Amino acid sequence: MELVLSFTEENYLKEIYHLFQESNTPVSTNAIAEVMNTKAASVTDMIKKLSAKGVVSYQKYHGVKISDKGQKAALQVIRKHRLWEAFLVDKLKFNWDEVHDVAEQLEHIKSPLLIKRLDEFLGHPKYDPHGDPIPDENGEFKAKPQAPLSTVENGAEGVVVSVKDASASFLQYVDKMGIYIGAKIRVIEKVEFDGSLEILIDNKRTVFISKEVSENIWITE
Amino acid sequence: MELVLSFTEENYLKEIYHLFQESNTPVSTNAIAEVMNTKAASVTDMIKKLSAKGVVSYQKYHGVKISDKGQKAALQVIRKHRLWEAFLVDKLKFNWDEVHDVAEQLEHIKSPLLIKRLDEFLGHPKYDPHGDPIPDENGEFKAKPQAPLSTVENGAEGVVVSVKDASASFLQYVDKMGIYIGAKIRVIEKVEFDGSLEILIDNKRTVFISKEVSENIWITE
DNA sequence: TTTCATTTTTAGACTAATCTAAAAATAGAA
DNA sequence: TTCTATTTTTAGATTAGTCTAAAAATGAAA
Repeated sequence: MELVLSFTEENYLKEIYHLFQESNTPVSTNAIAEVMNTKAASVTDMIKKLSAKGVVSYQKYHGVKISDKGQKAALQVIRKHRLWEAFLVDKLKFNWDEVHDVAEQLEHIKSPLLIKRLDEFLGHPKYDPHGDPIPDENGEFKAKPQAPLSTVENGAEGVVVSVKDASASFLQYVDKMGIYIGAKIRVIEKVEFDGSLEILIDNKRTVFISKEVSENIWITE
Repeated sequence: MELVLSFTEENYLKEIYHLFQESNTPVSTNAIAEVMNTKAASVTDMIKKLSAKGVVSYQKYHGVKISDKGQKAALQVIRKHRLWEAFLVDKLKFNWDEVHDVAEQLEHIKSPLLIKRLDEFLGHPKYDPHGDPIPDENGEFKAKPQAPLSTVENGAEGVVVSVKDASASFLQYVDKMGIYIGAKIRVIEKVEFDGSLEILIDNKRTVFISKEVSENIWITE
């Protein structure tokens, strides 16, 4: 019996995977509802379907855990998403703030040959345009050791490795500040009161960023 | 009010466009049901929806005609389908018999920027791998003057311009015969009884093909 | 350990796309 | 012009995914 997931099921599974990665504890119905932009009642229904397909395990009232089978499936969707993002930026000259919505559609195209050839065509890229690792055909990947700017100490220095918010508004703001994957950053001052930061970019420009922004920019440790 | 079509509506509209092109008379419910691999009752329901959106005009019991608005929409779907086919063959090294099913999925991706950039990336191709013309952003295209092998006369000669069946089994057979877009063909003999043909390919090889095959191979006039 | 705000699930309904079976309309033959 | 085979439409169900409102379970505070 081969696993076949609908477009919608794939989207749920992908988000459950991400949420489970973050906490490593069962994911709550409400948490899923929020990221999926839907209602808790809808999530409960979908969880039952995913559970029946064996991609998550589910205890009523106690949240869901993703199964090994589910992880494998989720990682293949994530692989496709990130490969398409790489294609859009490297080959079609998209800006990194333009790729997410299109990749959300492209990731559901079903064709193993397509993904194999796309990967070859791109030269087996290891990271997507936001710095996130691209899982291989077996779901394996390695992320660069990294930490959010919000957690590093005064005077700390590093290179931007990835950005964790894929929204156009965030990425355009990041662009305007002169921040990009590979930029060198030094934390000049961390304001205790609100967690905002003063940072030096590429030894050239000093800017202030909010705590929220600093949580979404990750640098080498 | 902007026209938004579902995945399914786009597929119906595309097929109605093709059927209407062939005959230039109203398209019957059964004809649509056959190409869509569905039942007449389902077609009736869908026709009502398409009619409400103004992409077809519909007279109960007398078939549908596609409207100007519908033609434009259908041609954009066809443009996307053929651009993706060109991409798969030219860039990802697909064989021409491997592209159809994948292009059927890719043609529904919604992103004007993606299609613009893909077109540029491919160098604004005018024809897809099967020899069919690719409509431009305004839906305009020009097919090469052509006729099916089944209608040309004994002794006639021409170059293969397009093939009209996109199935893998047909295209693999065509490959094996040594026929391809651009091949030079001379009709040696046409059998009156069953319409089968003896043809000479590239002045090298003589083969026999059935009437059905000859209807799907089109050459210059 | 009882209470109660919060979370989760259930129940019932809606839309899109599909189906089967039955009814209605059409068109061609007698 | 009437009959009848064929086509088309309608009626009523089904499935996937969603919703609202109400019921049930949880767990933290008193």
